[in-house]
Amino acid sequence: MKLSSDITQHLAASGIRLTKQREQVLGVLLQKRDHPTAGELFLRVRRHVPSISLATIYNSLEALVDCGLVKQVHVDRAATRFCANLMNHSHFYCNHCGTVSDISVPRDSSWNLPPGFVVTQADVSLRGACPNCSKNSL
Amino acid sequence: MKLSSDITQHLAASGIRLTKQREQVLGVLLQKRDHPTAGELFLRVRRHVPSISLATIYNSLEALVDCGLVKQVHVDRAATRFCANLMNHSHFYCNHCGTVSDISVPRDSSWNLPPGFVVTQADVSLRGACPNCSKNSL
DNA sequence: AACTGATTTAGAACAATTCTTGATCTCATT
DNA sequence: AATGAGATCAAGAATTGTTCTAAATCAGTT
Repeated sequence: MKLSSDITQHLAASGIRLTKQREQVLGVLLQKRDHPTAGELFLRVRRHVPSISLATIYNSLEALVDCGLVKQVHVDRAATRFCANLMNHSHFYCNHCGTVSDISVPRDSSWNLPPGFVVTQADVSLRGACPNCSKNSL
Repeated sequence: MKLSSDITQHLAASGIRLTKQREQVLGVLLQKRDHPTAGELFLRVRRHVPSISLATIYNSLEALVDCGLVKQVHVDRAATRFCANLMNHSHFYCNHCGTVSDISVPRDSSWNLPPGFVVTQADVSLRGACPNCSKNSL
Protein backbone atom coordinates (compact mmCIF):
# COMPACT_ATOMS: atom_id res chain seq x y z
CA MET A 1 0.00 0.00 0.00
CA LYS A 2 1.48 3.29 -1.17
CA LEU A 3 0.04 6.69 -0.40
CA SER A 4 0.20 9.34 -3.08
CA SER A 5 2.55 12.24 -2.45
CA ASP A 6 -0.56 14.38 -2.57
CA ILE A 7 -1.78 12.69 0.57
CA THR A 8 1.47 12.52 2.45
CA GLN A 9 1.84 16.23 1.87
CA HIS A 10 -1.62 16.82 3.22
CA LEU A 11 -0.69 14.85 6.31
CA ALA A 12 2.58 16.68 6.87
CA ALA A 13 0.89 20.03 6.42
CA SER A 14 -1.58 19.25 9.21
CA GLY A 15 1.15 18.11 11.55
CA ILE A 16 -0.36 14.69 12.06
CA ARG A 17 2.12 11.92 12.53
CA LEU A 18 1.83 9.13 9.98
CA THR A 19 1.83 6.01 12.09
CA LYS A 20 1.48 2.49 10.81
CA GLN A 21 -2.07 2.35 12.16
CA ARG A 22 -3.19 5.58 10.55
CA GLU A 23 -1.55 4.63 7.30
CA GLN A 24 -3.43 1.35 7.25
CA VAL A 25 -6.75 2.94 8.13
CA LEU A 26 -6.36 5.45 5.33
CA GLY A 27 -5.04 2.80 2.97
CA VAL A 28 -7.98 0.49 3.59
CA LEU A 29 -10.34 3.41 3.16
CA LEU A 30 -8.78 4.28 -0.18
CA GLN A 31 -8.71 0.70 -1.34
CA LYS A 32 -12.38 -0.16 -1.19
CA ARG A 33 -14.55 2.90 -1.41
CA ASP A 34 -17.74 1.49 0.01
CA HIS A 35 -18.12 3.84 2.96
CA PRO A 36 -17.36 1.39 5.75
CA THR A 37 -18.27 1.96 9.38
CA ALA A 38 -15.63 2.04 12.11
CA GLY A 39 -16.46 -1.55 12.95
CA GLU A 40 -16.04 -2.69 9.37
CA LEU A 41 -12.75 -0.83 9.10
CA PHE A 42 -11.63 -2.52 12.29
CA LEU A 43 -12.12 -5.94 10.74
CA ARG A 44 -10.35 -5.00 7.52
CA VAL A 45 -7.40 -3.23 9.10
CA ARG A 46 -6.93 -6.06 11.56
CA ARG A 47 -5.94 -8.30 8.68
CA HIS A 48 -2.85 -6.13 8.21
CA VAL A 49 -2.26 -5.06 11.81
CA PRO A 50 -3.67 -7.87 13.94
CA SER A 51 -2.99 -6.11 17.21
CA ILE A 52 -4.93 -2.96 16.37
CA SER A 53 -7.79 -2.05 18.66
CA LEU A 54 -11.14 -0.53 17.86
CA ALA A 55 -10.23 2.52 19.89
CA THR A 56 -7.29 3.09 17.58
CA ILE A 57 -9.57 2.91 14.58
CA TYR A 58 -11.65 5.67 16.15
CA ASN A 59 -8.56 7.67 17.10
CA SER A 60 -7.07 7.35 13.63
CA LEU A 61 -10.31 8.30 11.97
CA GLU A 62 -10.58 11.33 14.20
CA ALA A 63 -7.09 12.44 13.22
CA LEU A 64 -7.77 11.86 9.53
CA VAL A 65 -11.07 13.68 9.67
CA ASP A 66 -9.46 16.56 11.55
CA CYS A 67 -6.81 17.01 8.91
CA GLY A 68 -9.37 16.81 6.16
CA LEU A 69 -8.32 13.56 4.52
CA VAL A 70 -11.42 11.66 5.45
CA LYS A 71 -15.06 12.60 5.63
CA GLN A 72 -17.86 11.32 7.81
CA VAL A 73 -21.12 10.18 6.28
CA HIS A 74 -24.26 10.20 8.35
CA VAL A 75 -27.38 8.40 7.23
CA ASP A 76 -30.14 8.76 9.77
CA ARG A 77 -28.72 7.72 13.11
CA ALA A 78 -27.00 4.62 11.84
CA ALA A 79 -23.32 4.07 12.55
CA THR A 80 -21.11 6.76 11.07
CA ARG A 81 -19.53 5.79 7.78
CA PHE A 82 -16.25 7.09 6.47
CA CYS A 83 -14.99 7.96 3.05
CA ALA A 84 -11.76 9.17 1.56
CA ASN A 85 -13.37 10.97 -1.36
CA LEU A 86 -12.22 14.53 -0.90
CA MET A 87 -14.41 15.98 -3.62
CA ASN A 88 -17.33 17.97 -2.33
CA HIS A 89 -20.11 15.44 -2.59
CA SER A 90 -23.18 14.01 -0.96
CA HIS A 91 -24.52 10.52 -0.47
CA PHE A 92 -27.28 8.33 -1.72
CA TYR A 93 -28.38 5.43 0.44
CA CYS A 94 -30.15 2.56 -1.28
CA ASN A 95 -33.07 1.27 0.78
CA HIS A 96 -32.91 -2.09 -0.93
CA CYS A 97 -29.29 -3.18 -0.95
CA GLY A 98 -27.95 -0.75 1.66
CA THR A 99 -25.09 0.56 -0.43
CA VAL A 100 -24.01 4.15 -0.21
CA SER A 101 -23.15 5.95 -3.44
CA ASP A 102 -21.35 9.22 -3.83
CA ILE A 103 -23.25 11.81 -5.81
CA SER A 104 -22.27 15.26 -6.89
CA VAL A 105 -23.41 17.93 -4.50
CA PRO A 106 -26.18 20.30 -5.53
CA ARG A 107 -25.36 23.85 -6.46
CA ASP A 108 -24.91 26.09 -3.46
CA SER A 109 -27.37 28.55 -4.87
CA SER A 110 -30.19 26.09 -4.46
CA TRP A 111 -30.56 26.75 -0.73
CA ASN A 112 -32.91 29.66 -0.73
CA LEU A 113 -32.56 30.64 2.89
CA PRO A 114 -34.05 33.65 4.65
CA PRO A 115 -31.51 36.46 5.07
CA GLY A 116 -29.05 36.14 7.93
CA PHE A 117 -28.33 32.45 7.68
CA VAL A 118 -24.69 31.68 6.95
CA VAL A 119 -24.08 28.13 5.74
CA THR A 120 -20.72 26.58 6.54
CA GLN A 121 -21.58 22.97 5.85
CA ALA A 122 -24.28 21.25 3.86
CA ASP A 123 -25.11 17.66 4.52
CA VAL A 124 -27.33 16.06 1.93
CA SER A 125 -28.36 12.48 2.10
CA LEU A 126 -30.79 11.02 -0.33
CA ARG A 127 -32.57 7.73 -0.06
CA GLY A 128 -34.29 5.55 -2.55
CA ALA A 129 -33.31 2.92 -5.05
CA CYS A 130 -29.92 2.73 -6.72
CA PRO A 131 -29.73 2.01 -10.45
CA ASN A 132 -29.22 -1.71 -9.83
CA CYS A 133 -32.15 -2.11 -7.48
CA SER A 134 -34.54 0.19 -9.34
CA LYS A 135 -33.96 -1.93 -12.41
CA ASN A 136 -34.49 -5.26 -10.67
CA SER A 137 -37.55 -4.31 -8.67
CA LEU A 138 -39.59 -3.42 -11.75
CA MET B 1 -54.83 21.14 24.66
CA LYS B 2 -57.06 20.59 21.65
CA LEU B 3 -55.99 18.86 18.48
CA SER B 4 -57.27 20.20 15.20
CA SER B 5 -59.78 18.06 13.36
CA ASP B 6 -57.20 17.92 10.62
CA ILE B 7 -54.94 15.99 12.91
CA THR B 8 -57.49 13.75 14.51
CA GLN B 9 -58.60 12.78 11.03
CA HIS B 10 -55.04 11.97 10.10
CA LEU B 11 -54.81 9.76 13.15
CA ALA B 12 -58.05 7.96 12.49
CA ALA B 13 -57.12 7.40 8.85
CA SER B 14 -53.91 5.63 9.87
CA GLY B 15 -55.69 3.45 12.37
CA ILE B 16 -53.60 4.60 15.28
CA ARG B 17 -55.42 4.85 18.55
CA LEU B 18 -55.37 8.26 20.17
CA THR B 19 -54.32 7.55 23.72
CA LYS B 20 -53.72 10.13 26.42
CA GLN B 21 -49.98 9.58 26.12
CA ARG B 22 -49.84 10.01 22.36
CA GLU B 23 -52.09 13.03 22.54
CA GLN B 24 -49.77 14.66 25.04
CA VAL B 25 -46.65 13.84 23.08
CA LEU B 26 -48.14 15.35 19.96
CA GLY B 27 -49.58 18.27 21.89
CA VAL B 28 -46.25 19.13 23.47
CA LEU B 29 -44.57 18.82 20.10
CA LEU B 30 -47.07 21.22 18.56
CA GLN B 31 -46.86 23.65 21.45
CA LYS B 32 -43.18 24.50 21.38
CA ARG B 33 -41.67 23.93 17.99
CA ASP B 34 -38.04 23.75 18.97
CA HIS B 35 -37.29 20.23 17.73
CA PRO B 36 -36.90 18.50 21.09
CA THR B 37 -35.19 15.15 21.57
CA ALA B 38 -37.02 12.17 23.04
CA GLY B 39 -35.44 12.94 26.40
CA GLU B 40 -36.57 16.53 26.35
CA LEU B 41 -40.06 15.48 25.35
CA PHE B 42 -40.07 13.03 28.24
CA LEU B 43 -39.43 15.84 30.72
CA ARG B 44 -42.10 18.05 29.19
CA VAL B 45 -44.79 15.44 28.85
CA ARG B 46 -44.16 14.19 32.36
CA ARG B 47 -45.50 17.48 33.68
CA HIS B 48 -48.90 16.53 32.29
CA VAL B 49 -48.70 12.75 32.66
CA PRO B 50 -46.36 12.14 35.60
CA SER B 51 -46.46 8.37 35.25
CA ILE B 52 -45.33 8.27 31.64
CA SER B 53 -42.16 6.35 30.88
CA LEU B 54 -39.41 7.13 28.42
CA ALA B 55 -40.21 3.94 26.56
CA THR B 56 -43.71 5.25 25.97
CA ILE B 57 -42.29 8.48 24.58
CA TYR B 58 -40.35 6.40 22.09
CA ASN B 59 -43.35 4.22 21.33
CA SER B 60 -45.62 7.20 20.84
CA LEU B 61 -43.12 8.95 18.62
CA GLU B 62 -42.78 5.82 16.55
CA ALA B 63 -46.52 5.65 16.08
CA LEU B 64 -46.75 9.33 15.21
CA VAL B 65 -43.85 9.12 12.77
CA ASP B 66 -45.35 6.02 11.17
CA CYS B 67 -48.64 7.74 10.54
CA GLY B 68 -46.89 10.79 9.17
CA LEU B 69 -47.81 13.33 11.83
CA VAL B 70 -44.29 13.78 13.13
CA LYS B 71 -40.94 13.92 11.42
CA GLN B 72 -37.50 12.96 12.63
CA VAL B 73 -34.62 15.37 12.35
CA HIS B 74 -31.09 14.04 12.24
CA VAL B 75 -28.11 16.30 12.75
CA ASP B 76 -24.91 14.32 12.56
CA ARG B 77 -25.24 11.44 14.97
CA ALA B 78 -26.67 13.45 17.82
CA ALA B 79 -29.91 12.38 19.48
CA THR B 80 -32.82 12.31 17.07
CA ARG B 81 -35.02 15.40 17.23
CA PHE B 82 -38.69 15.48 16.43
CA CYS B 83 -40.94 18.03 14.79
CA ALA B 84 -44.59 18.31 13.98
CA ASN B 85 -44.10 20.54 10.96
CA LEU B 86 -45.69 18.55 8.17
CA MET B 87 -44.59 20.85 5.39
CA ASN B 88 -41.80 19.42 3.28
CA HIS B 89 -38.80 21.11 4.79
CA SER B 90 -35.21 20.72 5.87
CA HIS B 91 -33.23 21.89 8.85
CA PHE B 92 -30.56 24.37 9.71
CA TYR B 93 -28.45 23.71 12.79
CA CYS B 94 -26.74 26.72 14.34
CA ASN B 95 -23.21 25.86 15.49
CA HIS B 96 -23.25 28.71 17.99
CA CYS B 97 -26.52 28.50 19.86
CA GLY B 98 -27.52 24.97 18.91
CA THR B 99 -31.02 25.84 17.74
CA VAL B 100 -32.58 24.05 14.83
CA SER B 101 -34.51 26.12 12.32
CA ASP B 102 -36.90 24.89 9.68
CA ILE B 103 -36.04 25.98 6.18
CA SER B 104 -37.82 25.43 2.92
CA VAL B 105 -36.57 22.45 1.03
CA PRO B 106 -34.62 22.93 -2.20
CA ARG B 107 -36.25 22.19 -5.52
CA ASP B 108 -36.28 18.51 -6.40
CA SER B 109 -34.73 19.25 -9.74
CA SER B 110 -31.52 20.35 -8.09
CA TRP B 111 -30.34 16.81 -7.47
CA ASN B 112 -28.62 16.05 -10.71
CA LEU B 113 -28.19 12.33 -10.27
CA PRO B 114 -26.86 9.83 -12.75
CA PRO B 115 -29.66 7.91 -14.49
CA GLY B 116 -31.23 5.04 -12.59
CA PHE B 117 -31.33 6.59 -9.14
CA VAL B 118 -34.85 6.96 -7.78
CA VAL B 119 -35.10 9.34 -4.85
CA THR B 120 -37.82 8.67 -2.32
CA GLN B 121 -36.55 10.83 0.49
CA ALA B 122 -34.18 13.77 0.66
CA ASP B 123 -32.60 14.69 3.93
CA VAL B 124 -30.88 18.05 3.92
CA SER B 125 -29.24 19.47 6.97
CA LEU B 126 -27.30 22.66 6.85
CA ARG B 127 -24.99 24.00 9.49
CA GLY B 128 -23.63 27.42 10.17
CA ALA B 129 -24.77 30.54 11.93
CA CYS B 130 -28.40 31.51 12.38
CA PRO B 131 -29.43 35.15 11.81
CA ASN B 132 -29.11 35.95 15.50
CA CYS B 133 -25.65 34.49 15.94
CA SER B 134 -24.24 35.68 12.61
CA LYS B 135 -25.25 39.20 13.63
CA ASN B 136 -23.74 39.02 17.12
CA SER B 137 -20.49 37.35 16.19
CA LEU B 138 -19.45 40.16 13.85
C1' DA C 1 20.64 6.28 26.76
C1' DA C 2 17.18 9.23 29.07
C1' DC C 3 13.25 12.38 28.56
C1' DT C 4 9.00 14.18 26.75
C1' DG C 5 4.96 13.95 24.65
C1' DA C 6 2.15 11.49 21.36
C1' DT C 7 0.05 7.15 20.35
C1' DT C 8 -1.78 2.64 21.18
C1' DT C 9 -4.32 -0.78 23.66
C1' DA C 10 -7.89 -2.97 26.47
C1' DG C 11 -11.49 -2.45 28.82
C1' DA C 12 -14.75 0.42 31.40
C1' DA C 13 -18.13 3.93 30.88
C1' DC C 14 -21.64 6.30 28.44
C1' DA C 15 -25.78 7.87 25.87
C1' DA C 16 -29.44 6.97 22.89
C1' DT C 17 -32.36 3.66 21.68
C1' DT C 18 -34.64 -0.86 21.51
C1' DC C 19 -36.31 -4.95 23.63
C1' DT C 20 -38.79 -7.76 27.11
C1' DT C 21 -42.14 -8.79 30.31
C1' DG C 22 -45.98 -8.39 32.84
C1' DA C 23 -49.67 -5.14 33.94
C1' DT C 24 -53.30 -2.23 32.25
C1' DC C 25 -56.40 -0.35 29.15
C1' DT C 26 -59.86 -0.28 25.05
C1' DC C 27 -63.05 -1.84 22.30
C1' DA C 28 -66.23 -5.21 20.44
C1' DT C 29 -69.24 -8.73 21.72
C1' DT C 30 -72.26 -10.65 24.66
C1' DA D 1 -71.96 -4.98 33.27
C1' DA D 2 -68.84 -9.07 32.28
C1' DT D 3 -65.56 -11.31 28.96
C1' DG D 4 -61.95 -11.89 25.83
C1' DA D 5 -58.57 -10.31 22.41
C1' DG D 6 -55.41 -7.29 21.24
C1' DA D 7 -53.23 -2.86 21.75
C1' DT D 8 -50.70 -0.04 24.80
C1' DC D 9 -48.01 1.11 28.78
C1' DA D 10 -44.29 1.03 32.39
C1' DA D 11 -39.96 -0.38 34.27
C1' DG D 12 -35.95 -1.94 33.70
C1' DA D 13 -32.61 -4.87 31.18
C1' DA D 14 -30.12 -5.19 26.98
C1' DT D 15 -27.92 -3.45 22.83
C1' DT D 16 -25.25 -0.49 19.94
C1' DG D 17 -22.07 2.87 18.60
C1' DT D 18 -18.92 5.75 20.56
C1' DT D 19 -15.91 8.00 23.97
C1' DC D 20 -13.09 7.91 28.03
C1' DT D 21 -9.33 6.17 31.16
C1' DA D 22 -5.14 4.42 32.49
C1' DA D 23 -1.23 2.04 31.69
C1' DA D 24 2.10 0.49 28.23
C1' DT D 25 4.67 1.61 24.12
C1' DC D 26 6.67 4.43 20.67
C1' DA D 27 9.11 8.46 18.12
C1' DG D 28 11.83 12.10 18.07
C1' DT D 29 14.95 15.21 20.80
C1' DT D 30 18.42 16.33 24.06
